[in-house]
Amino acid sequence: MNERSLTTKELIASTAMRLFVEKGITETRIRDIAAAARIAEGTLYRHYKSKEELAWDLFITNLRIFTQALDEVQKKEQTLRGKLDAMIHYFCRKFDEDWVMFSYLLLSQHGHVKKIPSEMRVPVSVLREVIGLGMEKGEIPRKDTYVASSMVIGLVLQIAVIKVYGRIEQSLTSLADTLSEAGWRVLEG
Amino acid sequence: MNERSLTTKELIASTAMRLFVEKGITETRIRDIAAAARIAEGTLYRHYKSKEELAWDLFITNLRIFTQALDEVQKKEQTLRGKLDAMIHYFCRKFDEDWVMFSYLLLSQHGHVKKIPSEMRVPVSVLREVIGLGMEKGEIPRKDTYVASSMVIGLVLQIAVIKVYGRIEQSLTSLADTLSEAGWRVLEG
Amino acid sequence: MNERSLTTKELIASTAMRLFVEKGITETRIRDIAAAARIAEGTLYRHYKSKEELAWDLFITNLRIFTQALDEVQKKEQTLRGKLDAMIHYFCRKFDEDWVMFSYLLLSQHGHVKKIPSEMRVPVSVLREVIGLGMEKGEIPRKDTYVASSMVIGLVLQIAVIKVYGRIEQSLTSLADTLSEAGWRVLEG
Amino acid sequence: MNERSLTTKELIASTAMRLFVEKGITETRIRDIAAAARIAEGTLYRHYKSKEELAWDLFITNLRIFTQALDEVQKKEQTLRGKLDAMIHYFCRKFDEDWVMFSYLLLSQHGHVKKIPSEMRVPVSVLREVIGLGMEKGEIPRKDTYVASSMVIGLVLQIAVIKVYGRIEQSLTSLADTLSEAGWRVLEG
DNA sequence: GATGAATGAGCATTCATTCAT
DNA sequence: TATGAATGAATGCTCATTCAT
Repeated sequence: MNERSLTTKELIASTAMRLFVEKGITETRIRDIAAAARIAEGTLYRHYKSKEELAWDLFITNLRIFTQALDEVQKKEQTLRGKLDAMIHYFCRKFDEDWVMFSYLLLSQHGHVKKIPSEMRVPVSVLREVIGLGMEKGEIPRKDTYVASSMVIGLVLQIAVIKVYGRIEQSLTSLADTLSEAGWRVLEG
Repeated sequence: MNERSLTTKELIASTAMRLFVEKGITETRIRDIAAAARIAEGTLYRHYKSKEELAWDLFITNLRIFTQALDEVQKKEQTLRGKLDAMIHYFCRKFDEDWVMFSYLLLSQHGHVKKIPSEMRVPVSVLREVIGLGMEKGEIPRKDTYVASSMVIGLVLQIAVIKVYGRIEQSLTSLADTLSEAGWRVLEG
Repeated sequence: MNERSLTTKELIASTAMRLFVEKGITETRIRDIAAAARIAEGTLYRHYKSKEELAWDLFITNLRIFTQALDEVQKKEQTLRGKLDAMIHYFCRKFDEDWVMFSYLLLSQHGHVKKIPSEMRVPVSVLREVIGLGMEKGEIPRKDTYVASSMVIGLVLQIAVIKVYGRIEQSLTSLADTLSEAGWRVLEG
Repeated sequence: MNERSLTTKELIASTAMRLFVEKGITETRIRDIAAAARIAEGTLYRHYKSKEELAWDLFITNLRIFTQALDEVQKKEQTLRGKLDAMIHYFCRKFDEDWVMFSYLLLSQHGHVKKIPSEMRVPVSVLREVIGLGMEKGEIPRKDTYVASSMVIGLVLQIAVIKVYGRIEQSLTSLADTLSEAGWRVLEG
């Protein structure tokens, strides 16, 4: 029973996320999701209170999971360079596995950021801490950590964006070294 | 009469753009725009065929203007380093003057990119060409120009994004040197 | 099993009636009834064909029982005055015992009256007959029995209504003599 | 413009009231009202915020007007008997002119009474005051004014109810003397 | 050109009812 | 019998667009 319910909820989640990425949240109809998931419209409301809650849940849950994973990946390394490299490789690998999810986080952030609890850790938080630590240890020169981490993140995300838009053929994984190297050069400067 | 009409159209354009950025295109009502611009709802349709056309026109016109300006800025410089620096400074200055417009280009791109004529020059095109030229001249090592230009663009845009979200206090202009330096280091690597 | 079933059906009946009175029939959800009765939604359909049938059954059953009781009470008295007094006292005592049920009859009548079989005896019928008999016997002057019985009924019911709305503190029983006296004066005139 | 708008709003009001009485508020669809009034569904929302607000506005506005009228009618008479008689005759005449409106007040009261501001004057208030004054002047014996006024009101309303249900042929006006006489006998007792 | 009331297709959501377990 | 997840028709409401003034 629990398993069946879980499956239905997961089916709704993955179907909705795909459509949200394809057409945008507002442009995706509940009817579309139900039809694509082959469930009745009412069934969706047994698992999510509203379309808005569905979109938010999809956003915040995946953001939380990714943040947590990134943090664990980072902890296994000792140096800033190692941590940066591990995080970028992790992101690239995960992105190649499920770019729909990352696209969703990217495209829906504008509508959701204001609702993120200010105390919640997000990927930027992790990178900022790591960079801050590296600066303290003298691994890289001191700078504004917010600016530095944003530049690195922008570097990586833009590649993800053009991948989503189908502008490049390569997998992100195959570009991970390039991205890591570029990120490092930005921080090193 | 022509002047008056032009003024009304511009009023609609700037009002709509502001609201589109604040609340998203789909979430902005014609009624909201009309109220904010202090015109009647029907008046909007004298100047734009539909809401969609308004959004598209706002996007493509500003994209074209910015691309053109960027190209002119770039042409005045001889070296890649000079061109890059000039373009980033130009972007930063313009962004500080009118971040609403750049925010609009950023947030609405997802819904518009597919409709951009493939032959149309966009900012990435300009940067790619410049980078490609620099590689030919041996100013920087050869790489995939798409990837290289995207990394530089991501670097800069992410800073613009966090500025829009109010996460940093500094003007982009005050960060232009930092961004230019970081961009150069990425290309140089 | 029969006993168990009966109990469940009664539980549904009393729970539904209470909610119908509190929120109105249309505004009461099957889910509300099921939750309040701590049964599953589907269980209700083992005992009642539909929500409409439930509401109707609650109405007609209680109306029948009350009519029957009223008739028996009336038969024990000889004079009109005695019959009137007995019926009003009986109503007041029963109302104080279970005002939810009488409220239900009152509030749901508008939606149900048209479906009452025309040959079915209802409280008005009983009172009309009694009054008609009294007129024949010369206990009161002759008048339109429908009008006369309605005035007496309105007199009593309106007090019940303000009691339900919490506008008076007294029990109906404590007002029974007043009501009976007033009713009699109306008929006598 | 104002006149036209007023007309449309009045059209909606009268159409909605008729349907609310015929089928009940919840059972009446916005679509039904729009079709019956020969307007578009959206037009209704230009004049009323929601179906609920429409139902409430219909209730409270008419209740206020009737209360006010009743009060003015009462003021023209000197004695309790005169006031009672004038109010009952006024009600009967108005009821015969527009029984739909009074039916609406009657049937929708259960859903609206809780929202009536406690300080607002309603018909009962007027009658209570009049009766209280009569008691002070010694025109009738002292009693609980709430109970007394409710009995008189019940007397009259129940006749209105059976008229609405089509159980009597006579106009209320033709019964006004009977009702007035009955009411007086109730108070006199 | 400008206005804003009217339009009605379209949408999110509800909820009585069903049915496999 | 009892359960409660699934169903999908039905409904209140929205909002881009039209058009008479």
